[in-house]
Amino acid sequence: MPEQAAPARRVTIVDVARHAGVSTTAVSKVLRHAYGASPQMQARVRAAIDELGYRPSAAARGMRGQTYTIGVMLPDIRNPFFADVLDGVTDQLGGTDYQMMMAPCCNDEAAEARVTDAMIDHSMDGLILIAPLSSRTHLNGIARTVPTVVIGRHGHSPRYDTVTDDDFTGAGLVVAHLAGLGHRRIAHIDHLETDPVRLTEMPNALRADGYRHAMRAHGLGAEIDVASTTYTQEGGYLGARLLLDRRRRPTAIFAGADIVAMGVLDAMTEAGLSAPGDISVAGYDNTTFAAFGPISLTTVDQAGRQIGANAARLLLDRIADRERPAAQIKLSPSLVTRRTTAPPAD
Amino acid sequence: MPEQAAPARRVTIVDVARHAGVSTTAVSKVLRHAYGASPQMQARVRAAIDELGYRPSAAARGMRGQTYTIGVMLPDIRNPFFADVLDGVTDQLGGTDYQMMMAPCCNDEAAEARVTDAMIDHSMDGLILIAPLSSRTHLNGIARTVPTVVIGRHGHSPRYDTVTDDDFTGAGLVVAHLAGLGHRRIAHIDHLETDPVRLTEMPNALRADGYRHAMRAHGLGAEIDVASTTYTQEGGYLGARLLLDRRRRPTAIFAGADIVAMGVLDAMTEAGLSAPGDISVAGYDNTTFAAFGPISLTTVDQAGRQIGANAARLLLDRIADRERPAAQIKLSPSLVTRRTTAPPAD
DNA sequence: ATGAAAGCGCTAACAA
DNA sequence: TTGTTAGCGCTTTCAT
Repeated sequence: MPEQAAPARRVTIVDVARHAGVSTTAVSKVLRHAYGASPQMQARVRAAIDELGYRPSAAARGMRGQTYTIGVMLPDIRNPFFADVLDGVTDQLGGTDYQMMMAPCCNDEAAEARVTDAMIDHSMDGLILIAPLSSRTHLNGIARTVPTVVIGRHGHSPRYDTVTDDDFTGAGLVVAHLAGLGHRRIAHIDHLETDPVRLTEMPNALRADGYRHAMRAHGLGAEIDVASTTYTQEGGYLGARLLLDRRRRPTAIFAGADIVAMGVLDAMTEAGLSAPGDISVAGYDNTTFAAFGPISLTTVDQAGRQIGANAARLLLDRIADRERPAAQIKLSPSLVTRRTTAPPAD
Repeated sequence: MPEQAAPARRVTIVDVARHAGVSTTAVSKVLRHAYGASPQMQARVRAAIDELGYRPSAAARGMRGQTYTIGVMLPDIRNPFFADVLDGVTDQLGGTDYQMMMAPCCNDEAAEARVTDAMIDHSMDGLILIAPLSSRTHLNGIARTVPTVVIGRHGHSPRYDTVTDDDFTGAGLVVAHLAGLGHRRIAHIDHLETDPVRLTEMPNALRADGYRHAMRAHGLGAEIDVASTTYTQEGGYLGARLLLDRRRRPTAIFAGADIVAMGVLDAMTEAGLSAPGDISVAGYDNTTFAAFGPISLTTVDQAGRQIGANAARLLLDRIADRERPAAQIKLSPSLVTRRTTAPPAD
């Protein structure tokens, strides 16, 4: 008797077929809920599957048909907003045969391509890409290969569906709120963007545009002040440092994302300042920590969970019908007023 | 001419072989860095691969050999500690041919099994499981099927490697710190655990044990007070509500995880209390937000990044040699003192 | 060092 | 409705 039991051979569709006394085709049909299996057949096959504890190999299925797996690419696992999106995807996938796999990413086109390539190489049935950086051409190439839904990126493509928040309007809500409180020197921290296409499509660019547009609309065009860093806590910290060093300090800072606002509050604490006493601070995303008592951040709710659920629904639709025309879903943001914003002191 | 270009057939190993004028076996050898390909052969094959833009299908590879993919199961994507662990895994995988895929999980054995099953079904080469709930038997079963490294779970198995933090000692550091400041009524919020095996293996249980042991060691056995909820922000909030309602309120609260401490601070803010003025608060994990200025949480650093890097290294070792004896790596935690702890007011 | 051929577990096309 | 058969794209013997 061997010291260590050999890793028992995996149960295959052949084992199930033999055990049930039917063909492998029959088993396959039952697995795929496909047409052409009588109720009796289905019952026998299901019984055999249960008795043997059979699970189909996704690798083998991927070579001919579907893997019943979708891939989700996240730009930054530290940004809690994406957890909300994932919850929405999970909700929508519940009750289907689909599994989800994720890969964290980067701020880098090459790394992004590595992630999407890996998902395609694994024969995933569909991809959800959250705020991808890649060129339109590259995204179209991905979408030609595999059903794809892009979250957060404006600009239509006939190849892939999109789900976005109306970032332009959302930024306007923040400016209107701050201007309404009496602020004039309202600064913005955004995620540095130079690519001309991304300047028209990425959420960060649209928020910055919305900020500028709203500032002008409120007669504050001369006060426009943008610090460009990144949508990370570190970026917020660095951006705030820049803004705090201005000869005329802003009285309010609109951070392009809640995680950025965290960095702003960090820098302010370090400088002995507080919000809203010294400077009002607003974020974007309404992540869980924005509601967190000691922070209580004014922010824009963009309903991450709904975004994720919509994306998953569109993806399943597209997997079912690849020729369906591309859809664009744009959700409306709303302002959530909390304790980090107040009228200016001076 | 077709309106919509057909999704171009994927380049296969046969195309590469034909283009290079060699056999598919030769191409396969080059792909796998296997023995038996002359330098000239390697050069020709690589050139063909580049010219054709070939990438092997992980699905097809999985049917015979390896997929060069490892799966990481996360218990909770909202807990930022796990981002540190993932960074460590990513570090270690850089420069290898291995890709990482993740799946978020749950607080539920059935869902956990679904995730590990999916990873096995995808023929992943190895699994990293972070603080899994499953029974020893089940974990051993997984490890018999695929190389596995378990993070955070104490208790040895001959089948899988483990990487843990010395949670028992870490909890003791917190109690010693608080007792040293003069606190006597030091309460703890833990993650409710009833399973007898998990009570000896899970990080949360060991932290609670370490807390109790240290309390007794400091002559505070009579003051032991544990609120059992979950390791989430919500759990911290609920736990704090329980503790704040005690007839004799604690003067210090040791939350079993930083994310729990967030909930505690939330509840305190709601009750008009602050830390450390009214109650001292400590966490565990030293996540990025613990260093965050407005919070500045005293906590225990368990070096998540190193945990992840060690786990990935052990996993690659085990993939290379499945018969190697199982290893256990235990890292030592250290206390990070910040502004949420101070001597008691009374 | 190189290549021919078998086969991994499934699904799809086809026949019965 | 059911079963037979031929691959999918790789890796792995096993010849040469």
